[in-house]
Amino acid sequence: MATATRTATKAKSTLAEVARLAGVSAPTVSKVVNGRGDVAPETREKVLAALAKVGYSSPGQRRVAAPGPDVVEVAFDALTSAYTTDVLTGILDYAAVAGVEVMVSVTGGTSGAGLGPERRAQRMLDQGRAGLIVVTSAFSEAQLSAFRRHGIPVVVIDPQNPPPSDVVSVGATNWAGGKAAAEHLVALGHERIGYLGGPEGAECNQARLHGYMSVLMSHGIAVKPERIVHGKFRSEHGIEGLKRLLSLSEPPTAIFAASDSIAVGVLREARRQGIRVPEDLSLVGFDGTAQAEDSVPALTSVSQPLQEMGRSALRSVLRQAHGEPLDSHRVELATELVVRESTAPPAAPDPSRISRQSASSDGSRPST
Amino acid sequence: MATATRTATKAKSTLAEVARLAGVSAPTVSKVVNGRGDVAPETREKVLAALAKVGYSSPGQRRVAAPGPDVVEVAFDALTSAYTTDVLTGILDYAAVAGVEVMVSVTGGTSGAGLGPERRAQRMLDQGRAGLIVVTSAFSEAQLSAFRRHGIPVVVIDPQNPPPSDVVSVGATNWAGGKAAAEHLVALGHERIGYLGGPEGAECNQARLHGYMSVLMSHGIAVKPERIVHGKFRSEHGIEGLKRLLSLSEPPTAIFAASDSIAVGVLREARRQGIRVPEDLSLVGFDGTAQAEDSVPALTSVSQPLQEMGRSALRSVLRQAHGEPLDSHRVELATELVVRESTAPPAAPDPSRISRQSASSDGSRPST
DNA sequence: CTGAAAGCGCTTACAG
DNA sequence: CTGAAAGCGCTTACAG
Repeated sequence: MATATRTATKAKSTLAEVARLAGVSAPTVSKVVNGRGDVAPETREKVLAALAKVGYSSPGQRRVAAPGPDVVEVAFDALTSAYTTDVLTGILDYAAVAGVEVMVSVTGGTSGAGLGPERRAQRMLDQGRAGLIVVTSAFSEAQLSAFRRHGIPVVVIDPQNPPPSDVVSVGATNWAGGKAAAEHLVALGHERIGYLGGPEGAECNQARLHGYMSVLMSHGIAVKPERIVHGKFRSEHGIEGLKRLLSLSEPPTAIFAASDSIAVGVLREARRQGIRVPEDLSLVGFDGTAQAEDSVPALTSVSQPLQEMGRSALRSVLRQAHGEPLDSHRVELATELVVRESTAPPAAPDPSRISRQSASSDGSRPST
Repeated sequence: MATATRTATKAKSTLAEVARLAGVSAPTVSKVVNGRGDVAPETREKVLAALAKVGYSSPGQRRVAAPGPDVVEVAFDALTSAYTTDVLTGILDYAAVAGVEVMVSVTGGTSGAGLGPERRAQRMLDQGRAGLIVVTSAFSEAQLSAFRRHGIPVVVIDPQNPPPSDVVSVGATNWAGGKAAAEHLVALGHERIGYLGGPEGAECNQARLHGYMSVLMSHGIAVKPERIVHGKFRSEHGIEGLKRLLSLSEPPTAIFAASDSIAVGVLREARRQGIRVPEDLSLVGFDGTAQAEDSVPALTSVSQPLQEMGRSALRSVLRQAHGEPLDSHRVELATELVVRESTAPPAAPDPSRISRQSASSDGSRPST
C-alpha cells in the first residue's frame, strides 16, 4: 500500500496529459475514466494504455487510492487491568514507529463482539483494514476463521479459546512461568500450594496450571483438585478463591495466583481476615504489572513482557498484511520470576497454623 | 457523520452555496476549508457555521466521508495510569453505543505530537475524521487552534495548557474536589497539610490547589509555599515529594496528593521510612481509581467520574461534528470525596512526632 | 484579510 | 463515436 500511494502522489498526472498521450480529446478520456459506454473499443484501449502509463487517477479515486497509513484494529475483551494497558502501550509504541494507525474496540465479554464476525470482517475489508489483533478474547475458533476467510490477518494474544491454525498467537512462556512460580514455593518449603487460575479453557491458564502441576509431581507432592480454583483474571476471584481455599480441611500455606489482579484480591481478603502475607501465607502473582510492585507487601510475580507482546503482535499482523511469510505460528516470549516480599518459608511444619488463623478470624470478621 | 453524510449526499451542497450563506466570497470559504491561515477569526466562525449548516464536504472529503462509521481520534499524552484506562473505557463505551470508531494514539510527552499539528490536521481532514479528543496533553493553544482552523472538532480532557476558546474542555469539579479534600483533613484536626500537585501549569492542578488553599485560608491557617510541591501525576513524584516535605523544619501531618498515583508513591516511601499511614501521616488522593481501593491502607480519595468524562467528551465531539450547537464550552462533572483508611486525626498536638519518625528512619533506611 | 479575476481540471451537452 | 465549446466547482495569484 505504501508503494502504491507514493507512485500516485508523485505523478499527479492530469486528464489532459493522458489525452495528449493517447491522441484523443480530454472529454474522451473522461468518458473512459467514468465508465461511459459511448467510446469505441479501439479508442478505449488506447486511452486505457495511456492511463496506465502515466498512472492517472481521477480526483475522487485519488483519495481512495491513496488512503494514508495502514489501519490495524485491536479488540480487547475488556479494558480493566494493568495488563491491557501494558499490551496497548506496546502496540501503540510500535505503531508510531511503523507509521500505522490503531483502532481500538472492546468486545465486551459477550463472544458476539457487537457485530457478528462475518459482518465485522466485511466491514473491515470495505474500509481497507490491514489486520486485527485480538487480546484475551472469547472469540470462538469459528469467529476467528471468518476473518481469515476474508483474507484479514489476525493475531491473538492470550486467547480464551484455542485459535484456528491459520491465526498467529502471541503469548509468554506460561508453562515455564507456572513452573518457576511453583519451584520457588516448593524451594521455600511449601507443599500445600493452591492455584487460583484464570478461565479454565484459556490456553495461558492451562499452561500455567500444568507448569505448576509438573513441579508438584516431580517433587512427589500430590496434586489435589480442591486446591485448584479457576475463575476470571480479576481481584474478585482472588477474594472468593481465598475464602474457598481457606475452607478446606487442609488449607494451603502458599498460593499461586494466575494474575496479579487475582493476587491483589487475595491480599485484600487475607488482610481483612488478619492473615499475614508472607508469614502465614505465601503468594505468587503473574504478569509483573505495576500492581505487583505497588501492592503491600510487594508481590512476588512471574513477569511477562506485555509491551513486547503487543509490539510483537502488531509486527506479525503487519508482516502478514504485506504478504511476508510468517516465521512462526506461535510467538512465545520469556517470562521471569521476580521475587519480592510476598513469599517466605511456611511458618511451621505444623499445618494447623493457617487453619487456626482462618478459624479465629471468623469471629472477629468485620461485617462488610 | 451519519447525519451529515446523508445530508451531504442528498444535497451535495457547493462551496458557492456556503459562501452565499456565510455572506462571503467563494475564495474565502475555500481558504477555510483548506485550513489556510489568512482568514479573520470572525469570518472563519461565520464560514464554519455555514459549512456545518449545509453539511458541506470538499470533493476529496466526499469519497472518504461516505463509507462506514465516523472515526474519532483520541490522543493520550501517555498511557500509563489507571486514569487513562478509565477515560478510554468511557470513550469506547459510548463509541459502541454511538456506532463510532475510535483511533488511539499516544503523543508521547513531547508537545510535538509526532506530526506537526498542521500536517496532522490535514491528514485527519483527508481521512475524514469526525473529531479529536485530547487527554491530559501538552498541546499548546496554537496547536489546538490548528485543528480548529481546519474545522475539526476538538475536545480536551484535563489539558496541561489552557485551551483556545473554541475548544470544548471536559473535566471534573477540581476546585470543589480540592476543597473537599482539605476540609476533610482540617476537620480531622490537621493544620500542617502538604500539597503534592500535578504539573504547575495544568488547569486541573491549579483548581485543586486553589480549592485546598481556600480551605486553609478560610480556617485562618497559613498557606506555606514550601508545603506545595508540583510535579508529574506519577508515583515517583509522590516518593520525591514526600522526602521533600519531610525535610522541612515543620513537616506536614497530612498530605493532599493531586492524584492517586502520586499518593501511591507517598504510601510506598512512607512505608519504606517506617512512617505509618494514617497514624503518623494522613493522606488523601485524587481520581478514585482502583488504585485507591487496592492500596494498603485503602486510600481516601477525591473520586472523579473518569468514565463519564470520556463519554461526555465523545458526545461533545460528535455533536460538533454533526453541526449541532454546543451547550457548553466547559463540561464539568462532580467529584466526590470517598473516605477510606488513609486519613485520621493527627497523632498529637505536639508537632515533633513526625519529624522524630523521619529522623529515626534515616539510620535504619535500607540502602535501595 | 478580502474578493474580483483568471485559471485549472474535469464534465456535460451537443453538433457533426 | 468524437471532440469543440460551454460550463461547473474549486483554487490561485494578486490588487486593494
